[in-house]
Amino acid sequence: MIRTHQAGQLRAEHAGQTVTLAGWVARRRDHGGVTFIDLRDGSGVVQIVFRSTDEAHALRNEFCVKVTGTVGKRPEGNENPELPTGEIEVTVNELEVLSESAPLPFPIDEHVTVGEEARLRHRYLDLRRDGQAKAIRLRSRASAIAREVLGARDFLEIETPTLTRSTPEGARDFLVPVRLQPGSWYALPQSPQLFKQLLMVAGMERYYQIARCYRDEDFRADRQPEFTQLDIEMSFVTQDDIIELGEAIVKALWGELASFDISAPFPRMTYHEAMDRYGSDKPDLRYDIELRDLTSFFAGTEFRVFQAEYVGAVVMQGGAGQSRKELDGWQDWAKARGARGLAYVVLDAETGEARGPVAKNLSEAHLKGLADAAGAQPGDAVFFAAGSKRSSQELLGAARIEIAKRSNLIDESQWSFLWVVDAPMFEPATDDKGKQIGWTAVHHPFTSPNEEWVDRFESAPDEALAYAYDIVCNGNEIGGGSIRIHRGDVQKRVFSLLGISETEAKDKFGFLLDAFQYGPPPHGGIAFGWDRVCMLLAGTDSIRDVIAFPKSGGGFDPLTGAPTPITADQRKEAGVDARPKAPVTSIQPFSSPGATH
RNA sequence: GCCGACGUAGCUCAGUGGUUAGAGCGCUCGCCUGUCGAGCGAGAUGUCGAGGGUUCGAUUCCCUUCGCCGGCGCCA
Repeated sequence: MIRTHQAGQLRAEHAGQTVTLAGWVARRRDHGGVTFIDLRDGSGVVQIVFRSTDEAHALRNEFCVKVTGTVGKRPEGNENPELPTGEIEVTVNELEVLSESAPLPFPIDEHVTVGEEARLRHRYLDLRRDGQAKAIRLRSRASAIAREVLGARDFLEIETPTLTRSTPEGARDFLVPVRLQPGSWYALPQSPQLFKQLLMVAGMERYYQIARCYRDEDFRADRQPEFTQLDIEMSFVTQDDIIELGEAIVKALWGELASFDISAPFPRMTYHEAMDRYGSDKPDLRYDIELRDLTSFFAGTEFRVFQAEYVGAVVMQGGAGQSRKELDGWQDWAKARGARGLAYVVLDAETGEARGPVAKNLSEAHLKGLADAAGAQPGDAVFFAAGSKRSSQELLGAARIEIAKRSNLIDESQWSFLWVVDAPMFEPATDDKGKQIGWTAVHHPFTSPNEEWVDRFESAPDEALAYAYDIVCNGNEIGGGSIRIHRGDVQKRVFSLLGISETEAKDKFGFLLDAFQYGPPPHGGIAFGWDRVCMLLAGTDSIRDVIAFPKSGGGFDPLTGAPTPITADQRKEAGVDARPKAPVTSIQPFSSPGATH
C-alpha cells in the first residue's frame, strides 16, 4: 500500500506518529501562512496542515494526493467535535500530487442539493459524496448479512442463466438476438423462478441467489428495468418455515443496519382483512386509520351513488377544518387516480352537523347515524367511495395514505412489519370492455392452493386462497413468495382453470413440467426486492440511491449514454432482421424427447 | 399511452413583453498564520432546452417538440 493509515481512523492515540495518507482534497482553507485541507479517503476525513504555503496553494478540490506528515493533537480550542478525527491533525512534510482534478461539474458537498441528472452523469463523483457512498456501502453489508444468515442455515448460493427463454411472469421481456441462430432470441429473466424450482427437483434443497432480474416496463421511483432480488427456495417446507426464515433475515438486517430490534414473529393478516381494513394488500401500520364498510348502513338509500355493491368510508381527523380549496383538491387527487371523484361529508366541529355536497342527498336517519357508523367525531371529514368492492377499497386505501401524509400522521422513526397471507389464487381476466373472459393467476400459475382449497378451487375461483405471502414494511412490499404446486394433477387443474391448454403449457414451460415428472419435492420460497430493502434501510426515497449506476427514465443511462443505435454491420451479424421461415404467432414449442405431460 | 410539474451561468435557483438577464455557491487571480460550509477584495462565465407563431420587439404570451421528475395505466 502506498499509505500507512486511513485518514478517517486517526485518533489522539496516533499523536506523534509519522503517517502517510492518500486521498482526495475535500476542502481547502488557505490562510496564506497556514493552509488547512480536509483529506478524504474511503474511511473518512482528517485535517492536514501545511506550513509551507506554496505547494498547498496549488492544490484544488478533488486533487488526488499522497502526504507524509506527523499526527499531532490540535492546539487547545481548535478541536472539531463534529469529526471523529477532530482531536488531531496531520502536519505535512511531504506532498505528492497523484493526479489533478478538473473543475467539478457540481460540488462534492453534502450541503448542496444537486439535480439527479447531473449526479448520474458523473455518478463516480456523486459517489464520493458521503451520503451516497454510505448507501452503497450499506447495500454491500446488507448482502453480506443475508449471506451470513443463509450460509449458517446451509443454503447454497447458485447462479442461474441470464440468457434464457421467457418465464411466465406478466411483464414484457428484454430480448437478445442470437447470432448463431438468426431469428431466434433469448429473453433476459424476469426472475429466476423456474430455475429455482428446477434446482429443487435437482435435490439442492436450499437455494439462494442475489439475482439480477429484468422487466421491460415503465419506471417509478422504486422501479428500474434491471433490479435485484434476494431469491430463495427450499424443499420440504411449509409456509411457516419460509415465514420464519424471512423473519430471521429481516431481523438480522434491521438489527444491524437500522439498529432496530424487531420482535418476531411478525403480525400476520390475511389479504382480505388487509383490503377490508386498509384498502391495500400492503398496508402501512404506522398510523391507525381504518376503512369502514358502510354498505349495509346505506342499504336502501335514495342516493344513487351509494346504491352500489360496496360503500366504504375513511375518516380524516380534523378534516372539517379544510378550506373549500383543499376539499376541492381531494377531487382532483381522486380524478388523477382515475376515480370519478371522492364524495365527502364534513362534520361541524361545534354541532357535529353533517355538511357538504353529499349530505343533501342523504336521509335524516343516515345523517344522524353517519358519525357513529364511520367512526367520526365532530370536526372530522368523512370520505366515501362506492362501486365495486375492490376499486372502492383501493381508492379509500390510497386516500388513507394521503390523509396520513397531509395530516403528518406518519412516524418516520417507526418500522412496521407484517405478513399478508392467504392471498387469492385467481382474479377475473377481463377484455378491453371489462367483461370477464376467464381467470388469471394472481401470483403465478405454480402457486399452490392452500389445504382448504386444493381439492375444490374450481368451485369458487374468486374465493380460492393460495399459500402465498407478502412481507410488508411501512407500506412497501419488500418480499413475497409462495408454496409451489408439486403435484401433477393439481397443476393440470390450475392450468385448466386458467384456460391454458396442455399444448400451450408445454410450449411455455414444458421443461418444468418435464422435470416435475421425476419426483419433485414439495417446495416453496420467497424473493425479496433487494433494491427496495436497501432503500428502506438507507432511509432514502428512491432505489436509485442504492444502485451504483442506475438508469434514468426511459431506460437511459446518463453516464454511458446507453442504449445506443447499432451499426449496419452489428445488425447484420446479430441477426436482428432475420425473417422467420413461418410467421410466429405464439411462443415456439419447447421440444423435448419424452415430454409426455 | 395518459395526467401534472420542471427546463435560465459549472451547481442550486430568482426574474422580466422593452436599455447590457441576476443572486448564492463553485471557478480564476490577489490578500490573509488556526480554519473547519474559513474570511476579505477583484474577475470570468449564458443557444434563458429546441423549432415555429403572435408582436415594432419574445427568455417572458401561444403552439409543437425534446429532455427530466412524480403519479396513473402497466409491472404476478
